[in-house]
Amino acid sequence: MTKLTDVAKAAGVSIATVSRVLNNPGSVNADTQQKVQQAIRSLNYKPSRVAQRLRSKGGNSKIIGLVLPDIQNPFYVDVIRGVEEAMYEKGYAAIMCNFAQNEDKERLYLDILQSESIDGLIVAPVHGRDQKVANMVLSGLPIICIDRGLTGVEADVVLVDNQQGAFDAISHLIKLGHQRIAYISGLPQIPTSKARLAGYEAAFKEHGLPVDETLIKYGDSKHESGMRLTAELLDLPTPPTALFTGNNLITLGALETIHSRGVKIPEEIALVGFDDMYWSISLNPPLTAVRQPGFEMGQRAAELLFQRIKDPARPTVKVVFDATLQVRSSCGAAAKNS
Amino acid sequence: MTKLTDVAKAAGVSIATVSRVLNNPGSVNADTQQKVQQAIRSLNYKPSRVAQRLRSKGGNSKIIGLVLPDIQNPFYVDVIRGVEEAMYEKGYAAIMCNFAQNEDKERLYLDILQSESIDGLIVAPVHGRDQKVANMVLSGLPIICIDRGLTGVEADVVLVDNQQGAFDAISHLIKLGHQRIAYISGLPQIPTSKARLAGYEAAFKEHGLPVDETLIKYGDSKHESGMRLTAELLDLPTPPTALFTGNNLITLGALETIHSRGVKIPEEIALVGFDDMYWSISLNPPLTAVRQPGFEMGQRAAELLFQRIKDPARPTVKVVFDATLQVRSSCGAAAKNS
DNA sequence: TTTCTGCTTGTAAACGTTTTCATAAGTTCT
DNA sequence: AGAACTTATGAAAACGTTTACAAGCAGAAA
Repeated sequence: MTKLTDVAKAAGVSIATVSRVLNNPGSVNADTQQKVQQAIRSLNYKPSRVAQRLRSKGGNSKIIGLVLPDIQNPFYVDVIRGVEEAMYEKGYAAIMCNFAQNEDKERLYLDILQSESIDGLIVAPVHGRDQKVANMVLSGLPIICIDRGLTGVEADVVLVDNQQGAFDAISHLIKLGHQRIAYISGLPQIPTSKARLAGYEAAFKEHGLPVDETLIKYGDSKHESGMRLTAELLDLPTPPTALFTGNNLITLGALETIHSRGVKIPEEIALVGFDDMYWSISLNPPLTAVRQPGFEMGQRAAELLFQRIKDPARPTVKVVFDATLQVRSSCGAAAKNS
Repeated sequence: MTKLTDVAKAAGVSIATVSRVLNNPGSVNADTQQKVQQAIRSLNYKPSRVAQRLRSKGGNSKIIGLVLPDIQNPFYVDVIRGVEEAMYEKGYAAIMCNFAQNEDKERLYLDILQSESIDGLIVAPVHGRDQKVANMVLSGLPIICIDRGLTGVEADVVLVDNQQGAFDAISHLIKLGHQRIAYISGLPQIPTSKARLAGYEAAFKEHGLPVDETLIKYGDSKHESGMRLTAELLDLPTPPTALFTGNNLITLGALETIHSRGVKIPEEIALVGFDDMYWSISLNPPLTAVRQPGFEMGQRAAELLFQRIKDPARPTVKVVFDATLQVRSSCGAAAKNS
């Protein structure tokens, strides 16, 4: 790798001058600048980000961390794409860490990121009282929480109105005449799970209906638990007439179990999922789902992070996107839009 | 951040000794070691990976690059998970770069990775003659190609027998009586697209049937092109009776177009896709697809990379996984397995 | 006692940058 | 012509590690 001294030698100047041409071009004579630029080009010099990062702590090493719970969940893939697009435009790189809903793994990755001296972090904390993340916020590292907030510490956060999304979904089912509506939750300690449960309960209350606790199941936010818990629900003496699934992967697991038993959707059981996917329409049947704008959320998180890196003192903000119900045929009310 | 000097001061030794405790514990006296370990723990010292990387070039900075064409494609998500699991076990971190089939973006990311002094790289090159990647291989950086090989340069590669997979898929359709079988290819310059086309043609040849060029369409490996090209095929005076889609996203696009026109699968058109997804069974109808073991491929690539980092002189290997046809009902021969 | 050997430990250089400080060479002003 | 600025550049320190080398000190061999 060519380095600063090589360029300096080729241009007949000192390394300080070369560095200045790179970082503060105004401060160097036009002729010298020419020579240096020339040398840089002809040697194809690229500064070492590692050395840059070691030397100048804070905010200009152009690398950030992105720590997410489950890369297999298409929602987070959208988030990644959103973040990544914004990063790319600014020449930033992201160290991507998928902690698979595992707190130990999250901690390890956060340690690594810290010791990589990242400029900032976008993270969906493993749960609301994530001490490690809270400490990092307190230590002054620019951090944006996405999808899940943090209790007890001031931090920027980008999320969706989960309660309202669930409320809309359940209300829709109730209006279609359903009363026995089951809910398969993701990991109960995750803030989104709680908010969605709250929306579920609020919808029942709003319509003067009682909540049947036996119809609420708690899983681990993954495909397998969707399969297993759906089976448990179908095995009840009086199975539910409708099912609300707490995320993407649970929905797909539920579909698999329902199909394997030959149960008809929506005739025998209606289905509404949290998290829409661009191919939800190609499922059997086309899935009614609550849509979170993952891509936009990712972009927004990245922008907020850039802001905070530039101005660490800016007051924290909370960006709440709407969750919108996409009605398709899996809950009976076939609609013709996508 | 606490640093080596802090620990050294606390333990009453020099920084060199602390460093030795960390990297070469055998070489230091047991008592001293105790003291140092103690100090490290009580100060919660974590070495700066940046400084480590700057100082000791090559092979022990525990960070690698992972450069993939399209994170929206679930196959690559499986690859990521496989790589990531293997990395995690060894305390490595990965800088994830999604170049979205865009050569400029790939180049930018490769530049960044180089200037981050990564230990190694796992990459699915944008095409077979990717000069940038080839140069990096030549420069001695440990590199494993995944999913796509590199022509003209010796490099480790992990992929699937794409030709055989396509051959099996088409043979299956031919045996079911289809003759007008369309193929929607991904980007034609990608090696996998070529291999799959070769398998398609080989199957026709094997069965003594002619290839109808008008039934072969080339897209960009994304959802939208699947939609558009399927529409073109359905608009033909004599539409195909079967469709073979060149990847995941094309398949989903094809499904969307087919459903939007109310065309029946498999009665009016049979469908076989390249790339299986764990939720293929929940599609409408359950999708017959060629399965690539993405997770295993990712794991294997990571292992090969570790090997190469340890022993840069090891001869290059080519690992070829089987592509297996998962028969479900989208091509007519309903089968009861998953 | 002297010399040698082996074991521990410390000193200092190096990795490739950025940045402070000093300096040299012009300018401008009196 | 000398003082006071301004502008352009270089020398050197610093970032936090690893590691080559030197050195101290014990015990063993002579």
